[in-house]
This record gives sequence, structure tokens and C-alpha cells, in this order.
Amino acid sequence: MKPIKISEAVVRRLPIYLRFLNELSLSNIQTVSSQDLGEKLDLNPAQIRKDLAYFGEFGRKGVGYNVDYLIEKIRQILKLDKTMYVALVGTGNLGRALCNYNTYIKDNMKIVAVFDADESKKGTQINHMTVRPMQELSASVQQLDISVGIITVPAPEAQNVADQFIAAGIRGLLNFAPVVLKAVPGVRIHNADFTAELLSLAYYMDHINEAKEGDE
Amino acid sequence: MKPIKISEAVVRRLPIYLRFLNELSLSNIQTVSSQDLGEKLDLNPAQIRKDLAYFGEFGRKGVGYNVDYLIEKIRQILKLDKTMYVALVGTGNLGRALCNYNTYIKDNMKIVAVFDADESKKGTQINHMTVRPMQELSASVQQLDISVGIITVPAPEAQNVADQFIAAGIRGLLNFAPVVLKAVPGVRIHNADFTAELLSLAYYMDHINEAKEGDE
DNA sequence: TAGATTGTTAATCGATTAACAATC
DNA sequence: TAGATTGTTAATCGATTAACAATC
Repeated sequence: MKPIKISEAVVRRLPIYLRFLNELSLSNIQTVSSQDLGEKLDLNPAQIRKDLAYFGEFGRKGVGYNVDYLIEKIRQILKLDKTMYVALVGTGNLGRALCNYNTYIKDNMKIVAVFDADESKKGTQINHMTVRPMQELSASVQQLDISVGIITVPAPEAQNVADQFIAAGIRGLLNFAPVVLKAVPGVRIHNADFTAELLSLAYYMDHINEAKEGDE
Repeated sequence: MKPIKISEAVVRRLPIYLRFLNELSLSNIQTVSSQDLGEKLDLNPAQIRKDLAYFGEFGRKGVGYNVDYLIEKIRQILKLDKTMYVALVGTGNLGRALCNYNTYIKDNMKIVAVFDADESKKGTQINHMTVRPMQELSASVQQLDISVGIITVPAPEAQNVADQFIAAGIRGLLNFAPVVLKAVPGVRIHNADFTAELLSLAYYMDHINEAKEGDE
């Protein structure tokens, strides 16, 4: 309907809003203003209003936003009103950690299949799921209606895994491996690149030339 | 010396450059052009040249950049020419996964102390480190010259842990908990928020109204 | 010399913020 | 009615890209 292009920056903030609204809802808070949200989320209130206004008129002037209504709306926007099925490849420490997060990701994204290239892992249980061999990837993606893949394999294997996901018809990938995957049309790739996040943190360490209070 | 403010976007790309340059170096490739880099990293070559030019003239016209020299320079810029010590709090699956990444983070960032609020975890070994109780956090940060803290505790505890880190004099925090931490001057906070990354991925799933090839 | 590629300026594009009329 | 807060326009700010002279 609306042909307006929504910027990535806007979409990236929606889950942040959603998360905090969920907290408010649990505390039985029914109304929230862009002012309140801005303070808690360290964002400009005007930006929050503008972000939301791209998708509709969700607030009431002089009043604010109804928390539960806004939750519902943001979930619709993100297409999390129906469950989205996810597959994960790579059952190292990180992969297992993410599988157990399933509890947390109650936001209608559900890891339903886990894979590992290592044959010896086959049949192992992780959070009530049986680890499958890579040969089953394509069939599982189709059968289980999986649209998103999570990649938690070592860097050198990541592109290969991505290629297999893409061949299987995946729609989106969340890549934890520290490599830049080749982009392909029709497949959205997000990176969860904490090594880069950590290294860039170093840059800011001494630029703050603040008072050293200790010479002990 | 140079009073030019470097944007966050630029700093965030530096580790990406560094990572790929390290790969090139391992393959004994000695020279690289912004063109090459742009193709492999899916970035505009002009942007790469501009990013690097903020910090000096590292390339040679008509030739390109010397890989090892550029690595050295980027490491200097990020202040990774000397080892930076890191503490981690929260020894769940994710925390343990990150500790074992130490091998990978050979980029002069080193996790040297691990903490957990759960007293029963005290004394456990993770990647040759002994898990310490939270009471020791402040002393350890001082004694071990720790400047960066990693937070891998459940969301409700994250702010408390951040406060303790800040009180101990930490300079930077990498937060994996899905909450927005209160900003304080002099402490840089980066978020490694993969739940947000995953949820925002959902948004893009059906906007691509591509041909559905299957009606089986 | 001819070809390649940088460093940098100018042009474009996009995102954030301020301001305010509309209205609850 | 007075106070509060949205939705939205306009102004500002910042980041990306194109273009090209300089030069290896």
C-alpha cells in the first residue's frame, strides 16, 4: 500500500522499542509517551515518534501510546505475529548458547532445527533438539518451513554454510562468523559481529583524556 | 594533533578492514587496492579510501596499499598495538563461548578474568581461568589493568553488573544482555544485541515479493 | 609514456532533530 | 479551558558517493 521506503536504521530500532514495551506491559503500565521511551532508551523522542509514524498513527495526542496496542502493532510490522522458524548450523559453545536462548526469544522466532558438519555430533541433544547432519539441511528447511538461518560455525566454513542455506531457499541469515558473506538478491543477511564490536571499543579507550585519579 | 572528529561509522569499519587484511597477509598477498577491498567487503572503494585518509596517507597512488603496513597502522589507530585486558561477567553458555574465543581474539584483546554472581560457580575453570566471585571484581580490575568489561548475564542483572564495572573504573563495556544500559560519561558502551538483530531480520522476510516457485 | 590508483573536494543522499499546529 | 503530547514539516546535521587532479 504505502510505497515509502523505510530505512534500516528505523527497522533496527523497532525491536528495541518492542523489548522495552514488553517490560512495561509486564509491569502493568498501560500508557507511555515518546518522552518516557526516549529517556529509557537513550533516544530522541522526536525520532521515536517519527519512526512509529512511518507505519501508522499509533498514539493519541495529549496522551501518548497505549503500551499493549503498540506492542501488537510493532509485532505486526516486524511480522512476528506468526511464528517464524529458524535453523542453526554449528553446535559449538556459541551455537549451544543460542539454542538455549530459545526461552528468551519468545517473540515468535523459534529455533526448530540444529545442524553440525561434524558427524560425531549427530544425534546429540541440545535443548530438546536432535543435532542433524548437514545433508538433511535442505530437506529440513523445506519441511519445517524454515525461513531464517543462524550461522555459528568457524569463519572459514561460514560462506559454505551460507551457500547451502541459500540453495535450500532460506530468506534471511544471521551470521556470527567474523567474515563478510557474499550478498545475494532475495536473501537478507544480518551480522552479529561481536569481535568487530569489541575491537572498535578499543579505539575509544584513551581518546577520553580524562583525569587519572589514582597514582597509587 | 588532528582535531577532526572521526565518526562512529568509520571506526566501526576499521576492524572489518583489519580482519580481511589479516587474511590477505596470511596468504602472502602484499598489496591491495581500495577496489579489491570494496569488492570483498561489499563497500564502496571511495568510502574505504576516505576512511583510511582520516588517519594518514597509507597508500601509494597507482599502486594501492601495502597489506602489512596497513595492518600495522589500523592496529595503532585502534590502540591494539599493546594488549588490552578484558574481564567477563556471567559464565552461562554465552560467557563460556566467549572465553573460548580468546584463541580467535589474538588481536591483542585478552580476557584475563571471569566472574559470576553464583557462588557455586566459584573456582570452576574456564579456558584456564578460575571463575571469581563478584566481590573480587573491583580489586581485579585494578590489579590486572583491565579496561574493558564484557557483560553476559541475564537482562535483569545487566545494569547492576554495569554499575559495578563502572564503580571499579572500567573504560569500556561490551553488553550482550538485551537491555539499554544507562550511559555515563567516560565509559564507552557497545551492544552486541543479536536478539534485536534477529527480530529486525524478520521485517525483511516478506517485503521481497519475489516469485514463489513452489505450489506443491 | 600510459595505466592505475590514491587522496580529497564537491555533490548527493539520508538520517536526526527542532519546532509547532493539531488535538486529546 | 489549560496542559500534554502526538504527527509532521522544515532545518540541520552527517555520511556516502562521484569525480578528478595528483602521482606512482
